[in-house]
Amino acid sequence: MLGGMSRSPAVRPPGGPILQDAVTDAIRTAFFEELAEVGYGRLSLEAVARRAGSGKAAIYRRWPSKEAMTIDLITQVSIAATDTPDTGTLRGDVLAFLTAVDAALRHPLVSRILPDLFAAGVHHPNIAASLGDRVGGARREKAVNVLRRAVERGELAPGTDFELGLDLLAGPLYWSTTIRQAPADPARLERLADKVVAALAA
Amino acid sequence: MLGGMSRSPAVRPPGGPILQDAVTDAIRTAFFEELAEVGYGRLSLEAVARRAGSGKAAIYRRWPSKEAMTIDLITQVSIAATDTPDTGTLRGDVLAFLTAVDAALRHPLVSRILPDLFAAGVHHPNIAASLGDRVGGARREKAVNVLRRAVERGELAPGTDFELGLDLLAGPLYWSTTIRQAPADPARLERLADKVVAALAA
DNA sequence: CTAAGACGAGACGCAACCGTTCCGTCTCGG
DNA sequence: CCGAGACGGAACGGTTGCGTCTCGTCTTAG
Repeated sequence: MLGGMSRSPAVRPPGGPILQDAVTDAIRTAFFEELAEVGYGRLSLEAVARRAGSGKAAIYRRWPSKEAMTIDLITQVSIAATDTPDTGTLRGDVLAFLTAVDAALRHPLVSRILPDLFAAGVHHPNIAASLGDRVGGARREKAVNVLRRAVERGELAPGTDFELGLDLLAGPLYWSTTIRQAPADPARLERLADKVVAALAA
Repeated sequence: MLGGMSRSPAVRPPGGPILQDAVTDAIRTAFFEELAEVGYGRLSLEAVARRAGSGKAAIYRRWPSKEAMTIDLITQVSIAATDTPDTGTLRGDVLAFLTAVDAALRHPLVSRILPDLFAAGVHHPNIAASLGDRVGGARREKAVNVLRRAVERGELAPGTDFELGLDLLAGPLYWSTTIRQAPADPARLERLADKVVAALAA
């Protein structure tokens, strides 16, 4: 009844990252669930431990602070990002990108957590940096590839402003889905793709 | 040294809204400054009172809870929203709208507070509703007018999807300014206006 | 002049959470 | 088989915020 189930005292390299471990998994899951429920500002490590069915010490043994824990965990999770394939046309690529982003934003935990992380970034520069590098960076690279391929195909002018293009790719969907809380159906994504392509070409 | 400076025991109609009052002003200012510093989740009425140089009772005499206070104050503030004039062309109207939104987002307090309020809306439906009705509603009406006028001029097709148009008007600028933390200069707003017009027309 | 009432200040008891430190249990590597 | 070490659980003292309440002060309406 007491004690854990799979304790491997030296599973991970000392000082190195924690990757696989039943306790760590439970803590990570509890962390994100708790984050979705109360937000970053009100997140307490006590509640995370309670939800994970662990002791607080198990958390402090892994991370020195709430902020470090947050940065580490969102980094781990956001590494997973599917690549957007080359569909042969700008519109196809745009639609694929929008569909992938939409799928990510549809995840109930993601849609609740993202606004909170952005807000936390305002008050905690390290979180903002981690979000920009890891989460944004991955998505950003896919989007840049979409634009770069279009330039190579001749669908976009060589001097195209990528930064502005990225805002047009990400902004409307994030706004409607997460801020306006209006999920986008496939038909809407199609129409949005049409309009984004027109904007990119302008 | 003790006591207040302008106490009007019955300045306001009993049970009615509080509008003008030196103490109320100080509390409101302190509330937004505190909100910008620590975010909604960590906002404490104790800190607000401290910053306002008032007692906690002065706050509780006005609002029953933190949430009610937040809703009341953001409603008051967001009522102020400049109208976007009819410039005669869709592009002119779009640019005027984007410029107005950009000016609002440039305000140091607004840019720090908005992400937090959106995040708070995830966990507090009443705040989300208030944000949607009051803040969004005002801006939204201006934007709808821009699109409506364009349809009347014949610049946009009669069946234009206003909802999608609003996402294109608001999304990219909010994304770049508030999430990406990249302020937009006038030239960028011009180019964004070109692209938004192209998207709307598509 | 007086009485009413809002004011700043701050103490109250209560609850939550912090980060640390024990405890006794359990599971491994050697 | 035994020692090292992670585990859940619980308690620690300290801090912070809650919402209420009571002071003595100051202003204003009547």
